[in-house]
Amino acid sequence: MQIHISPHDGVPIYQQVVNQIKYLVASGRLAAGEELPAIRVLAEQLLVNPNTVARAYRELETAGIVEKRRTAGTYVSDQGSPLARRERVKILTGRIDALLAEARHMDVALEEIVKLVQQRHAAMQSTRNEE
Amino acid sequence: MQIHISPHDGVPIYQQVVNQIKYLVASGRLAAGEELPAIRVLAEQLLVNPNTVARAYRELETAGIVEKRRTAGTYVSDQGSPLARRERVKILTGRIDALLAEARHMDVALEEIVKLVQQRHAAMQSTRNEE
DNA sequence: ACATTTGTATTAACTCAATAATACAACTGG
DNA sequence: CCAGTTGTATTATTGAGTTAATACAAATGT
Repeated sequence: MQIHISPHDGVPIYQQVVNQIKYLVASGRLAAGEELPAIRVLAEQLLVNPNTVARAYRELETAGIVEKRRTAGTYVSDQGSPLARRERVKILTGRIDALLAEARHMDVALEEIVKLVQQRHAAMQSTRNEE
Repeated sequence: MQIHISPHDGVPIYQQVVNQIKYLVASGRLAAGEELPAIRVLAEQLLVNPNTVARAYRELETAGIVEKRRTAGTYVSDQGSPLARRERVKILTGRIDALLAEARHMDVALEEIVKLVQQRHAAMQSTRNEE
């Protein structure tokens, strides 16, 4: 599994792992039911402590992305499951709340936010370069 | 000026000050041109070190909310100015980009994001309790 | 003029999240 | 059955960010 980390990128290593695995799953490069590398294996590959990978896997499990089978390994869970989806929406809702609170502080109207969302989405569609 | 802080609320004191002053300005309770309390005065009122307030004021200046006149005090800047507004929109645009990137990772459609934004905004309108 | 008030700068202490070191517990599967 | 592999738990270290202590610089305004 191709995962690359930047140890001093400001964003925590465990978070980088979470993000990349989320992406691999969302893009279908990691299919439902597929087994992830063992914690120690990925830790050795990334040159980090197993605990760091363990934390990433724990968060992924909480988010409903993977399932851990105690001593049998970690597997990509069924993404279409309502639980997984509900969890995703919950996370996004939190982000949106923060965004709206900030917009209100800045005295920017809801309509404008909606407009910006659509505008930015369109921009991302065309320039498929950076992540 | 009514500012209240919760020293152990997780969110840094200087950030709390920034947020509250932003809110006071956005809501018009601090008018453009009005003078803010001197750094030391507010620091004493809040029982914190002057540096903490100084940092808050510095961030507010960077955000275009206030202007500092070296030895003459700190004043609310003209919020209606296109520059200040452009800056605000720029910040929000960054937030939105991050949100959309995350939504894409999570395989949640744009339409749903727009729906959530409106939904959450409505929710915030009704329950006027928490910030 | 110059005492006072303004914001600024530097350094140190503290706090907390992230990571590592190490040891543990439990199931698999030959 | 038991050696090897899985995830787990506990504690220590590190490092970045926040706050404080203290001293500085500059302009006001009477």
